[in-house]
Amino acid sequence: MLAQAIEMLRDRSLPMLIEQEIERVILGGEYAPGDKINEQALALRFGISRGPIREALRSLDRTGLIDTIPNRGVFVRRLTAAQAAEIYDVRAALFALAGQCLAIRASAADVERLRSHVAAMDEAVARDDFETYIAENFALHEAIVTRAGNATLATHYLALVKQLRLYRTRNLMLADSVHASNEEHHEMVEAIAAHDPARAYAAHFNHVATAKTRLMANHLT
Amino acid sequence: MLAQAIEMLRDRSLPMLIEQEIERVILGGEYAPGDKINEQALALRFGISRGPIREALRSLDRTGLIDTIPNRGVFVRRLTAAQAAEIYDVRAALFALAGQCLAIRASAADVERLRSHVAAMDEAVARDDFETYIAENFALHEAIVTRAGNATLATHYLALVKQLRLYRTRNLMLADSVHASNEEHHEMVEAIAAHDPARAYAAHFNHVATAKTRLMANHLT
DNA sequence: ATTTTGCAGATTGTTGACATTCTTCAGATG
DNA sequence: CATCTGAAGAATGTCAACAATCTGCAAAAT
Repeated sequence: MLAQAIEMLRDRSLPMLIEQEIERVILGGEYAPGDKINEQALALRFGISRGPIREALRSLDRTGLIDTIPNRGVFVRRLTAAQAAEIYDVRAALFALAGQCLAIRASAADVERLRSHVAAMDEAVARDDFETYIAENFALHEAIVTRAGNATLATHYLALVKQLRLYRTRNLMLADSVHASNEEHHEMVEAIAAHDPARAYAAHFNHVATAKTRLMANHLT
Repeated sequence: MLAQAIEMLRDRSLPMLIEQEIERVILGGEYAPGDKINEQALALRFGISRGPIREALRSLDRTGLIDTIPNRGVFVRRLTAAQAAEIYDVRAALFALAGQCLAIRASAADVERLRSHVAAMDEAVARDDFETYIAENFALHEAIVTRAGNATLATHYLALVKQLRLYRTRNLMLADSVHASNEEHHEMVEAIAAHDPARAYAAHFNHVATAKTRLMANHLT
């Protein structure tokens, strides 16, 4: 218990904590894409000096959440529809790989956990409980990518998902598309449960490709 | 011409230049994987203070070239064979996607350029000119990934290749494997020239998968 | 009226100093 | 002899001040 707390502090320096906090602020919508981020304002807000703030911003820059323009400052990254589409294509390739890997190595406990997430989403859809759906949806995707047994894959996938949150997510979850989306989840998880890599690959790829289509169609309206 | 020079300085701040330089030092082999990187030593070497150094290191940390341990310092990342294998798997998926995309949209000029790189490698193989081969090899891969029309894909792919350079590349290019490797290049480029996405996908995936096999086999000896 | 110039305030870039933590090693202790 | 203690030195973490650059606006010029 104490060892855990010590371990927490061991790999969580101030700049890392600040980075996490700034990320939360950005993805939470407090800053809008294109907004300027003021170093001094952040330093004042967190009660620290600008040094750690700047270090956190360099890291966020590499993550793709902000754009840095020398002598001008940092700005919340603004994604065009074309860029979002690009990210979806890469994400589809990585997610398909994750599904394929997991289909090979998934344990019974893994399958059970995935099924529980899908079941929770089924219930959430029936109750029109969007908040729960979104949380379980992310949990399912994260579980698949994390349990696939490739840390590099997980890192890059989650980075892409983070970037996509910069693309206006308003009205992203429509009632009917949510139902269709969870049908795809069923197919993904059953392909993994069947230990069928090719089927899992196709199901996972299709899921992201369909999500991209839905988002792009929504964008044009 | 002047505008170009100004533009160069506009998006190349000191920390960015320092980051590039530290990266060069790491990948150049001056520091070995696992080595500690001293901030003050770098500051002294470049004649600047530790602030910009630290910002550059936070960026390199996200790139995956160094490991940061709070209150202990930064170390050149040490890749295990398993980690290198993981990276190869992700790289294969991304490279296959790049080949697929390029097969669809490649111009005649693109195809000509790719063929010239392959031809240069054929000549280099005949002359046992490894240095030229390595340079042309990287140029071909970069051209494919860059011309695929997906900047996100290119960024992530190149990041993976950079990380792989941390995995001892000594004896990586064996005379016979180089010849076989360029045979695969022929198939990749011809698939792109034929505008056959499925064939290009397979050829590109196979190329990286084979490279992984070669490296892993070499590792066990 | 539009554009240009120049100044004042604000913001970013960089530095050197100080605080904290870690490493090392000599000496004490069992 | 092995282990523990702790102090000295070095390295990292943080800060506040200064320098350089940019932004915004008002005044002047065309």
